[in-house]
Amino acid sequence: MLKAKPRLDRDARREAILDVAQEVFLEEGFAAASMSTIAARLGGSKGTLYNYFASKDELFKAYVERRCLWQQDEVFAVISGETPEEALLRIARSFLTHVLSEITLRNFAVIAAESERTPELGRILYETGPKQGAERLAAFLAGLDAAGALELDGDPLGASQHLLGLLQSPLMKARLLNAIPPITPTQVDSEAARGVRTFLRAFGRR
Amino acid sequence: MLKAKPRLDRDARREAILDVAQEVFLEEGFAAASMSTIAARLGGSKGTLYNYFASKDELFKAYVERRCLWQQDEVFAVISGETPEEALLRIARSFLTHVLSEITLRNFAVIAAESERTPELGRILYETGPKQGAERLAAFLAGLDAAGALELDGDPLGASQHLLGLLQSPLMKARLLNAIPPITPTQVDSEAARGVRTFLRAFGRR
DNA sequence: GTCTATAAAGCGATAGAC
DNA sequence: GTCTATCGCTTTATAGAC
Repeated sequence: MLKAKPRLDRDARREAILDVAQEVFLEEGFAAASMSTIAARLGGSKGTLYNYFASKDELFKAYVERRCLWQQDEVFAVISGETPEEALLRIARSFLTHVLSEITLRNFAVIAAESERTPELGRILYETGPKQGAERLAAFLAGLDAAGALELDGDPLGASQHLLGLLQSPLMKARLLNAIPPITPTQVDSEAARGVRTFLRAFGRR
Repeated sequence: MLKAKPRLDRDARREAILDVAQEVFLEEGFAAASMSTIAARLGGSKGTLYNYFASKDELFKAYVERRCLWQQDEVFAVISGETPEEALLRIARSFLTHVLSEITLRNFAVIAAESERTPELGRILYETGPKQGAERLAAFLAGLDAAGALELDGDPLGASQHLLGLLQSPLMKARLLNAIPPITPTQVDSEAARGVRTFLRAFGRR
């Protein structure tokens, strides 16, 4: 018997640790979260934690990377036969639902706060999140432009960024500062419609 | 001699403490900042600190309130005889310069992170910052609408929120996450022009 | 590989001399 | 009012039993 418990599932254990770490980081932020809290909620001990991650920093990095992988394909799911306005409305609602969800907002705030100390974390989140989202939306808008439904004047990325700005404008900051209660689906619908309407006034074919 | 050193300048000392506290809070965030660090950089002692502010929380609140007072009248300075587009461009540049400055961004990130624990802080910042700004801009836009320069369809606040969203869209998140270098005046001009152009396409008189 | 126990350092806050 | 010294507590990180 060389190894009594060889390793039932080291990867699963690692995932479980990241699940708990995500909870605690989102609840308390990076600085306030303690390895003791994470270990206690895990049911394990701090020794175990340090076995999987060399330090609190390494644990935090691993958590950010995993979240970025997750949210990559949440917004742009499938695009079937719809009118341009219907498609824009559906994407707008899906985007707002995701971006104003409590977990996404909290994640953003925590990483923004920590990105001063560790810019790498912020870069990872920005490039796999907002940046990629704007580029994918730009590609979709370019298609509508080519089909004659929009007038983008040759700058689909600019129009994409402006649509995203219109959608987030009043609610994003308010929610990031916890100045208003969580967003309801009704509010999402209303803001999506409002944003798309202004977008079409600016970029729709006259 | 009832009071030997009656009080040379208690208020000035309080201001000096808040100056140092602002530095440390912006550099390290709320949780990581320590009263010892603040006292040391002040040149005084922790005892002095606790003489002026009952707790770390009270010190933080006082700092937030002071910052909110400061930035109230920075953006909407004076509005003289300009064309509507010139006025919008000037306000847009002034707004972007303020909102994308390193100190404003860092302040926003720190308070957003802390507002989960203490929503009152976030509420104070939101209501005296973005909310008031949108309302003042709405009042200005309503004037342009009444003068026949814009077509706001009876919702000046909605148009104001959308203009602010257009201006901040691509750069705000990137800077909050420290994913791009500090904004240059050239970038501010370019984004302001881009945002105002889209805004006028949507709300300008046809 | 996982646990208990503990070391070493730092925290917010207080007490008391001056 | 301001300082020095220190209390009580919590933190990260490690050592050693199993």
